[in-house]
Amino acid sequence: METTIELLKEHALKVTPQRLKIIAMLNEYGHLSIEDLYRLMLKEFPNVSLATIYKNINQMAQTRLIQEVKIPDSKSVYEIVKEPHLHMVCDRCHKVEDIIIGTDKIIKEAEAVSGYRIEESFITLRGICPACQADS
Amino acid sequence: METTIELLKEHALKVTPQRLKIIAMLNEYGHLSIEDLYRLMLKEFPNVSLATIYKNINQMAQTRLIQEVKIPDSKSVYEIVKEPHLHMVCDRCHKVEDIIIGTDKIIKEAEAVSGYRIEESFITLRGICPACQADS
DNA sequence: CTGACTGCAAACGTTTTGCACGGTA
DNA sequence: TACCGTGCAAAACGTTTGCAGTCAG
Repeated sequence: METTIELLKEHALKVTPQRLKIIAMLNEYGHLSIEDLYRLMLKEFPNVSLATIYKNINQMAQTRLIQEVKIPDSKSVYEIVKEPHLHMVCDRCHKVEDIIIGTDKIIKEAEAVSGYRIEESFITLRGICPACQADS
Repeated sequence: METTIELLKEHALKVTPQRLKIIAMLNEYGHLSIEDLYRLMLKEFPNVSLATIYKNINQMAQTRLIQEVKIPDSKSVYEIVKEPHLHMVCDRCHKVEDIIIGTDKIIKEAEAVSGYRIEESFITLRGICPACQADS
């Protein structure tokens, strides 16, 4: 289990309170938009600038500490880079969740059909989450 | 085989030269960004407005004649709506291709693991296309 | 003939940039 | 101390809107 400070250092980024907070928020919530990050950050750092959020997100994305997740018909969210996974998006409550499922079969099939050498897959599934199914 | 005119009428959109051209371009190239559409359109309609592109793309997307495809680390492209498929993006030449592969297995597994009722899947695979593999 | 579509210009929201100051290593 | 990061303000960028004139149905 690695500390947030180590995580920043490994990615050649200086340790600042704002960066620690961004990572802490992503660890807590999983997926957050720029606006989410800014609003939450304001509670603890009332003078934080939106430019700081953008600069940090861009740098962390460049060093692959975090990554952008593009959601159909919605704003992008960001997450800490970890093991490969799929994204589930609920149509009702709009939450984004990770699930871990083997993708080897579909990738092998895609390589066979297309002739591509595949490096990475981005899979997002849209539907209704268990909680929202129960509510209806 | 349906005509472009019929396609527009089915989606309750008036038939204009600009719309016919947009659809013709998407049929020819498969996937185009807003900027691509504008640049290509200018050759035939030197006075076309970017606002016209946006208005038409938004309307065609609302009526589900076309759909946006969000590409990781790149601009969105648009395509005519047809049967469900995956997208392949080449890291070298940046082309976007469709491939058709069954996704039932992975969707069933995702539903089992997550409890979601899945409505739609968005799958994009990044790698090197056969032509670029040959070039290296 | 009526409503929808187009082109233009202005407005808008989001993201980026430049700079002076302050903090990290 | 040297450089990087921050906050602020301005600029740049992509997209949307309002309007007057035109065109499709």
